[in-house]
Amino acid sequence: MSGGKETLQEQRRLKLRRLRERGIDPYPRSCHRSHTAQEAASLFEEAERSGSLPLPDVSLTGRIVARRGMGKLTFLDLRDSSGKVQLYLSTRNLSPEAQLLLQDLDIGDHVGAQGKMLRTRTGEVSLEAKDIVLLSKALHPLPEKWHGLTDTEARYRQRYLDLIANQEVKSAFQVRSRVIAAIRCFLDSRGFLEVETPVLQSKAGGAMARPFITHHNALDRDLYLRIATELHLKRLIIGGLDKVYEIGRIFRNEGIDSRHNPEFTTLESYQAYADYRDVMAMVEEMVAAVAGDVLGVAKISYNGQEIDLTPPWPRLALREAILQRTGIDFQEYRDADALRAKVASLDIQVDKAMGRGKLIDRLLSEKVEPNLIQPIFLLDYPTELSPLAKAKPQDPSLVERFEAFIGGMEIANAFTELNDPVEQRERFAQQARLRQAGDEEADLPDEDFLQAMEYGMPPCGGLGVGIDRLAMLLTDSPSIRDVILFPQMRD
RNA sequence: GGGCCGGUAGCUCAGCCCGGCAGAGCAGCGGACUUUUAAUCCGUUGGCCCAGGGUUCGAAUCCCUGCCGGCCCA
Repeated sequence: MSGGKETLQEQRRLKLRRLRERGIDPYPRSCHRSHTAQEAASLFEEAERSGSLPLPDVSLTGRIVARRGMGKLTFLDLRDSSGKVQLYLSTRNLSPEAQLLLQDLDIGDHVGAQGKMLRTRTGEVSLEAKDIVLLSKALHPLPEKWHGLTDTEARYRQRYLDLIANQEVKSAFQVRSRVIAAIRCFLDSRGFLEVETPVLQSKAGGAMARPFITHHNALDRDLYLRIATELHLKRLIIGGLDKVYEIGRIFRNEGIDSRHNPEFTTLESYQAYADYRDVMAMVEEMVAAVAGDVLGVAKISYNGQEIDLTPPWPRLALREAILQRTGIDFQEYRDADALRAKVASLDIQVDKAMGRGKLIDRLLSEKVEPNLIQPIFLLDYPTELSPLAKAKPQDPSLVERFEAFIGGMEIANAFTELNDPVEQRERFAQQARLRQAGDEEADLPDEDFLQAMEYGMPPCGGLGVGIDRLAMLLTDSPSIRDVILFPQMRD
């Protein structure tokens, strides 16, 4: 036996060698499983009720997560993706080879066991194993059984350990997966077509953000990772795909914090012959339907607050929302300088590169957004902030755009799409002027997209939804890292 | 970018204020135990105290710089 002076890893490598010397393959090619842990347990309980015991043998597989020795008995907790089942091993039932193997089994190893289900004296449904085989030897110990893995850095960098040690982590990612499935189901049932558009683009447009740059060797030119899917999806609307959507990763070259990861997932959808009011109705229905599908309820708890997602959600003009919270009516400040002074008087940091749109955006994100806990739509945004949205007929300084807020977060952004190619060209020119004035996030003109629009784009309602934030809401997660399996970390 | 907090055994954490042999629980190793389940009992191994510099007779502990992480602010 090993003397215990080696490191834990050395001890396990010694066991590995011993096993090999006895002709046991610690990583065998195949194994047999007849049931999951949960299936075996329910089968047994049903047979107990109906008096049809004993049942035939079952074969279970899983990872050893706990071990309790009791003289000639050994209890192992075996976990598979369905749950946990106890293995009851008695020297009485085991071959000498299996007894020898048992001595070299560690917490973390994968094993297969075969035998009859029974209930122990203390009432635990267990597998009384006649045979046990090693399926995979673990060379590192698992995190501690009681406290689990709490070190946040290790949890993100070694997510597999987080998933093994902290069972609730898995359920958050299951919710995330079901949220996406429920969105697909909702949109598919409404006749939307799911599509995929390029991630690598020669120009990163469609949003106000800085892109990542990469290089294509064969073409010898720089390419950009997309910052939005918008411009390609609208090309498809022009092409006659009347209802399209894409759920996909986008990339923005910005800071990392509890609400931002440089790569994240959005849903964008476009519907011909719809406007932003149609989209608004769809969003509230979709979010409520997704919550219903995934959680079974329309009322959720986020960050200690009860939130009711039941439609309809209130609609409030952005102008009114900002007026209520700050006393500033931005429509009374027609030039940026006057508004800048007013905004600065609220202890909000401003700089000279900020145009009127950016200043209004600051008011929104600083003073309004954090207070929007219950679902609400804010409507009618400054044109300057929305170069791809159609202007309001009565007031060209505003566009038909809304954002949906829940739990103090922006969840969705949508507008009646601008489909006038002449005006679109002018809007890009306006963005170029903002960029020249120092706004590095101003949208970039896209000549190819303009040409597409010149072929005639139908009236259209477009939508963007932050999937990660929706997942945060529905899992009551305070950080985006809790709903992204491998969040970006420094090297 | 700024402020605050953290980094000590495989894991969870003490020790740091007030400098003086590196600690506990779990895991591991050896032993006892034929129905345990955070099993129990006896014994026991295990450390780049994040890194580098400084102060000091002496630094995990005090000072400086850096790295990594978290929270808050911008």
